[in-house]
Amino acid sequence: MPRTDYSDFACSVARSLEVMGQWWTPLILRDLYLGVDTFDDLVADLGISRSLLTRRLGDLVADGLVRREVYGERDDRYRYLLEPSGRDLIPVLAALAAWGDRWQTPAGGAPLLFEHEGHECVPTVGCSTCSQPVTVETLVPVPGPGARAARGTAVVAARPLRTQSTEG
Amino acid sequence: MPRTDYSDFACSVARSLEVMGQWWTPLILRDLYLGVDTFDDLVADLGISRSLLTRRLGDLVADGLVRREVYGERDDRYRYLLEPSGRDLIPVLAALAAWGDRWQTPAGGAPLLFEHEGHECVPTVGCSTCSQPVTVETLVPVPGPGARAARGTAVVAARPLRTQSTEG
DNA sequence: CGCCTGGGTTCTGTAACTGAACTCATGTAG
DNA sequence: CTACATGAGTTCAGTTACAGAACCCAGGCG
Repeated sequence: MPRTDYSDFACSVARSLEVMGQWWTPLILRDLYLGVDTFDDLVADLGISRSLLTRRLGDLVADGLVRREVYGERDDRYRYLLEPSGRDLIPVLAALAAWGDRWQTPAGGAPLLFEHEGHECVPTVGCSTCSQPVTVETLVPVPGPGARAARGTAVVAARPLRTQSTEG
Repeated sequence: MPRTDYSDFACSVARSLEVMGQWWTPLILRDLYLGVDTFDDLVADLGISRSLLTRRLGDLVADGLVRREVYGERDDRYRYLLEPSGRDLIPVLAALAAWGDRWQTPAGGAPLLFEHEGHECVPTVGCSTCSQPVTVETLVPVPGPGARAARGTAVVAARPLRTQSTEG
């Protein structure tokens, strides 16, 4: 049986993972952002197997996160570029990297840091309305227009929302 | 051969994925946050196989993102609770859900929305210093103290950082 | 001619995941 | 006192997904 398809889940995390949650995919997107954008450079940087990279890049192009473009004079040399949806995912990956730096700190410290308009920047998840950082304690989930009893909300739909921050 | 171990990568995204990037793991953390915290409830909500859930929960406990706690009167009924590192990951998953709502919009709209201190909230990645949202264009990667030529930075380490926003 | 580069495809194993059945202890309804 | 339900798993068979190496092809270079 194939790995479970997330696309019918009533959960946006699941549908995001369906297109970027495969093994290697976030690292490929990270490398494209950093300018490692040709097939052989990706193989060399990541150590991913060529067969798998072929499929991952094909899926990313099919899902619209990435496009393939000819470069140079020959018409069989390609570069992979982030499309708007792929570019919009980079800050989320940066926030994930910041989480890794906090909780899975490597020997020697963070391998990569960020700057934003000249100053130091730790990518932090905040609120679109008030710009303050959000935490588990201050983030309250509410059912949206697409809420339904489906995989990913089978149990949640059957009872009022109580998060681990608000319950006993 | 086992799936590639990310833990030696010189990349914080990779080390984050090593503990939360397995298939199902982010959805398990999401459910724990939403209060779906017992073994059978997780099986019912997600449809994950029981054998795999056993391993995933064990890994999460071993990695310190989750702890297992007895509840009720019997001593063989357990509830899984988020530890600080697990709780700190929830905003990142919320930002990922927001990305999914933007780019992989489901029929009927978002299944789950968020509020923050009484107002509507779209979890957005911002800068820790100036609180402004960060985008690919304004986010500049710089080598950190732990930068080295290793898997995940083999190609990057050999040349100056040029991102897809600044090149061509 | 032989080798290098870039971008793949093909092949062979092994590990990961699915799904169903089973265990075991306790509690409860008939 | 038998039957069934609940909670938390374990065991097992079957199918994918992934790793790693080898190979292919076109063009350029020495």
